[in-house]
Parts: sequence; C-alpha cells; structure tokens
Amino acid sequence: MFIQTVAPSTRPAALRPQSFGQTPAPLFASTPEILGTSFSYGRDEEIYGEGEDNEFVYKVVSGAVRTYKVMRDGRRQIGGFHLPGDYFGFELGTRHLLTAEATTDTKVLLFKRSQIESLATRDVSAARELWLMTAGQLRHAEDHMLLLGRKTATERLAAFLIEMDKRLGGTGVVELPMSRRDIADYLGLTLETVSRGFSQFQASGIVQLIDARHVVLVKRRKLEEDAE
Amino acid sequence: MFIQTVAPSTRPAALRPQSFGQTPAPLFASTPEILGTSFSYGRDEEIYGEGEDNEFVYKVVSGAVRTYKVMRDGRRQIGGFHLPGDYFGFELGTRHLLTAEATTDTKVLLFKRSQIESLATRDVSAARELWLMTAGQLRHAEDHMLLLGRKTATERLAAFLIEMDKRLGGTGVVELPMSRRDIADYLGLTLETVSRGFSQFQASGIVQLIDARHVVLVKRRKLEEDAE
DNA sequence: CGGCCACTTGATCCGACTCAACCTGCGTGG
DNA sequence: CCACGCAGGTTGAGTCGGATCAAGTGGCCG
Repeated sequence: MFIQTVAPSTRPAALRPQSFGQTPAPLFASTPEILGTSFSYGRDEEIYGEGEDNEFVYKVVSGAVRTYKVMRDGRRQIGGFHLPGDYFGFELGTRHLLTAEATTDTKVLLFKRSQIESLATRDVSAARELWLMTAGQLRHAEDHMLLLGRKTATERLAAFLIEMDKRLGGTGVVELPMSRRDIADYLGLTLETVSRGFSQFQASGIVQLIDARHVVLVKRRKLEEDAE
Repeated sequence: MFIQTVAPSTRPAALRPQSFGQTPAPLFASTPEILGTSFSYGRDEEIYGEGEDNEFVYKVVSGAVRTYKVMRDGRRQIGGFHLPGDYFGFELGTRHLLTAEATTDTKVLLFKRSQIESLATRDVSAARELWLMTAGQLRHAEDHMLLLGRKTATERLAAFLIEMDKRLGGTGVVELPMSRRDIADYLGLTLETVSRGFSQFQASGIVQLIDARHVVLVKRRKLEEDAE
C-alpha cells in the first residue's frame, strides 16, 4: 500500500564523498579544543546507516540532511531535516538508530564522538549542552507526533512551510533543500498530496511557487492559522 | 473533524490528590541523598499542565500516566504512557511542554527539580544518567513517528499490544491501564477503530479479550509480524 | 535534440472516520 | 435490593480525505 520511497539500486559512481579538508571549528564556543573536520556529500548520499557505529557527531555547514527510519517494504518516515547550523548524529548508545543522507549537496563538520564523550565527563557545562541538544530534538519530535497523529494534510503542509521559513531565517522566501518525496515522507503523506497542497496554497494566493524549490509565503498569517 | 478527546467541565470533587506521605526513595542508586515524596492522583487527574513551571520530576510507582499535547479544537496526541518504574516530567527549560494526567489511580514519587539540577552540575555520572533518560524518550519518539506517519491501523494496534506487554513484564497477559480513547489518541486513530481492531484480533484468534482492559496475546509471533 | 527525472494534475478507490444505535457493568438513590 | 442513569465499549452504515494508479508537462543534462 504505502510503498513509495527509497531508490534501491547501487549508488551511482557520481555519488561519492566529494571533498575533504581541515577546517578548524569549535563544537562549543566555550571549548575551542575540539575541532571539526570538513567533509562533503553529494545529493542522496548516505552519511551513516541505521545500526552502524556512531563514531562521529556532525554539524551541517551547508545543504541539508534527512534522518529517517524505513520499514522492510520501503515505507519511510523522516524524523527531521538538519539544516545549516544544526548538529545531528549523537544518539544514545554506540549504534545509530536512524539513517542519515544528504538531501542535496551538503557540507558538514565531523567531530569524533569519543572526544565529545570524554569532554562531557570532564566538563559539566559541556555535558549539559549535549543534554540540551537531545532535549531539543525530543521537543521537536513531540511537536511532530502531534502533526503526524492528528493534523490534516493542509495543516501539515502549512506547518512545514512555517517551520522551514523559521529555520531558514524567517525571510518569507523559502528555498526548499529537498524533494516532494522527502517532504511527503517527513509529513506522513504521499508526494502527490504534497504537490496538490502546494498548488492549492498557490491558487488561494497564500504562497507563490517560483519553481518547485522556491516558495514565497505571501500570507504567512493565514499559513500560521492553518498550521494551528 | 477529528474532534473527540478531552472532557471539558470542572474537575469533580472526587478527583483530588488522594494521599500524601513521606517515602524515602533514591532517584539514582548511586546517589541516595535525593529522596522522593510519595503522592497519589485519581483517574483523569492532572499532574501538571502544558506551560506550567516544571518544579518536579516524577517516578511512577503504580498506575499509569499519559503525557500529551492538545490542539485548540480538542484534537489530542498522547506522546507516551508512563508505567511503573518510569520517570517523566523532566523537560528542557523551566516550562512543561506537555500535559500529564493519571490514566487510572496512580501513585508517584516526586523529586525537586532544583535538587536534581544541582546534582547534575556536581556529579558527572548523574548528569549522564539524565541525558540518557532524555535520549531514551527521544528514541521512543522516533519509533512512534514511524508508527504515526506510516503504519496502518492494524499495525499500530499490534505494535501497541507488543509494547505494552514488553513494558509490563512480557508475560503475554496485558492489563491495560488506559481507556480506548487514550489508546486511540496515542496511536493517531479513533476509539472506534481501536475497538474494531481488537475485535478483529480476537476473531482471528490472535488475542483473547478477557474484558476491555485485559488482553491475552495468544499468537504473539503473529502480532510481532503485524507490528513490523 | 532526445531522454529522463521531478513534479503536476486527473480519475478512481479504499481505509479509517463520522454518525448513530445498542450493549454492558457499575455506582447511586429510592 | 432493585431500577435507573451513565460512562465506556462495541458494532453497523455511510462518507470522505488522502492514497493509488495513470497521464501529462517542463527543465536539464548528455
């Protein structure tokens, strides 16, 4: 039934790590001793897989990352998108619980988990900061459960556009760094429903679709009402 | 549309905190200096509300607690049930993000948040333990997002029964400490769909319903397959 | 220029919701 | 002790929102 999602097939040769370099960057303002290594991924490239060792913590520099779970038959639920400035990949235990992939060409900084862990055991405020990051993700997940469990397609789409706008700077002009299918798998819908919803917003003058990836929020107030 | 949920009205006089006493109980095995105060709540009684100060952290002794979000029109999403042994109520920041209520007569231990916070700043392993609790809740939320976004009604119900059985001891005989409406609001369904689903499991010989609150998992393997 | 991929749009279908009746057990008051 | 009311649960009939299946359309890359 809901089978859609997930390209099988082997990864095209084009999709390989694209660059590698040393860019010093502090994980926390207060602890400049931890540095990140810069790394790039092409569109749809896997950063880590569910069940793999979680050796690194990541910070998005540019692009965007999806983290998701898949069922055996291919149904996929994206738990969240990680946008520039966001950290992701630090999960409880030694194994990743989600798969992470770049939704578009993406640059990240990597931090060794072992370093971060040992920092957390030495530095109380760093430990607290890590805890707060996890708590922030939990907060997002709680909001998203309400959306997935109880909101209509239109409400989900409105909430999505508001969320993206807010996280991308709140300018009202949103450049979506992901496909319709990604949006659908994030919102618990099909890509057709996402497409139709955007078209309806456009027809009602609520948004303007410059092209599939660029949306102007014309009546943001209306969207916020729809989103609840 | 989905309006169901939530009894308005003032709380009946019967629903008042029912007992109060001093029961020393350590929050962490390693830190016996932090003690909990015992407290009881009647069925449907609010423990704390969304937006209130989170002054306490709670541990369920007996009964069960639901934590949820509600929309203006009454649509409700229960994020999780807290069963005996579980901690709940420690959230990021100073305000609760969810409402907590007893789903049935419930006894809890209360811990002062300020004590726990200060412990976390002194004791690295306690801080880590708190972090792990939050991470555990996040893990649950991620699984639940997959359920809410992508699973069918039957799959949700199967997953629910398996989850409850596991968390209540894995005996295969489940005493549900919540109503059909609570289950529906947890699974993103209506109570009628929950009821019908249980009846169908019964008709297929997968479970036996002793009464509405007592379910025997006759073919647990089958349920696990359904749940994915 | 041709093929492909992402997206859009249309037609139809179906799983879960809505509305409604009824059943059952329990607490309350006569 | 029984009659009643009520809350929670079950079951049935009909509807509908979003999924599925199926054509297009347009832009981009080779």
